[in-house]
Amino acid sequence: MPELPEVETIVRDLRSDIVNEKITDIIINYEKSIATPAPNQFIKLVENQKILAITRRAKYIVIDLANPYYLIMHMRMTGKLILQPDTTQPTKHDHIVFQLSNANHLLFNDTRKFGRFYLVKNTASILGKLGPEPLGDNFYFEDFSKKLSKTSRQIKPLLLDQQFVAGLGNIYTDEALWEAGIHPKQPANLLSPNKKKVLFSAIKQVLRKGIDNRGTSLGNGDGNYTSSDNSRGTNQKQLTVFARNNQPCLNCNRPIKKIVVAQRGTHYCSNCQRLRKK
DNA sequence: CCATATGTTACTCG
DNA sequence: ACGAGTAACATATG
Repeated sequence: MPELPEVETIVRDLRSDIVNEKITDIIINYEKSIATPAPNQFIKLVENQKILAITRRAKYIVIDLANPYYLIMHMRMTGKLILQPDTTQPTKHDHIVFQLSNANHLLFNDTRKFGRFYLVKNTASILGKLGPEPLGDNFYFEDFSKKLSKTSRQIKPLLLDQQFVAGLGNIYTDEALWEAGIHPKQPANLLSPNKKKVLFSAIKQVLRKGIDNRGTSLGNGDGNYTSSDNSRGTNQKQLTVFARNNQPCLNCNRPIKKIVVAQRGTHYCSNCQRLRKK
């Protein structure tokens, strides 16, 4: 569920509340949420550690502990990190509870149980293969353009590939492709130089907008995104194609179509986003 | 019962 | 090796 803007929102919000606090106790209700190491080792190594920093890489949250370890987590589809007073009762899908020294709980809540924690000394063991941060200093058009030219893969699954660019998910990929006027099944190597340039900018634009709007919160169910204070973002109100099937394209007024590409629901305008063949 | 869901990975086939 | 397609993980909702 959370893509780059949602994870960024959570990290920014949590930073002021958890940095310099100590993790005084850990409760594990669902052991599979801990990918590594074994749960008893995990508890031993995290307990009584001070939190030095919290940062984001792609869709991962990285918490630097005072010992040599990093607590890395990925929320996958429905994972949430919720900070609340430790007097609040944990609820159904709260799988991990971190008691903090400031009388708060940091709860890992995950309806579908896909989210994972990794406690490692070397962050590269988890983050090493990720592509560039699209809002970072190392996202260069020259590299992006070259990599696009080297593959015939469909552009949508390519943008979803975290080794190509890190942080895009289903929502922001559809949004970026509409913004750039590119068909989701467009073979990457057949993109014109101009389209590559427009796409490069569109990726950054839709992600920045998502962050400015504190993320996209779809639907009302339990698994939908909220930030760490349980509040919703507002980006869903400004989506151009995602979840807008049959509604008019904001550019040409024709109905937005929904198809399946690489097993993912894909929203686009068949008039504004044409396939280009060489 | 069936399809779908903001993510990722392993596997198959051509 | 590459790329497309499929299933799997686990739960909820329409």
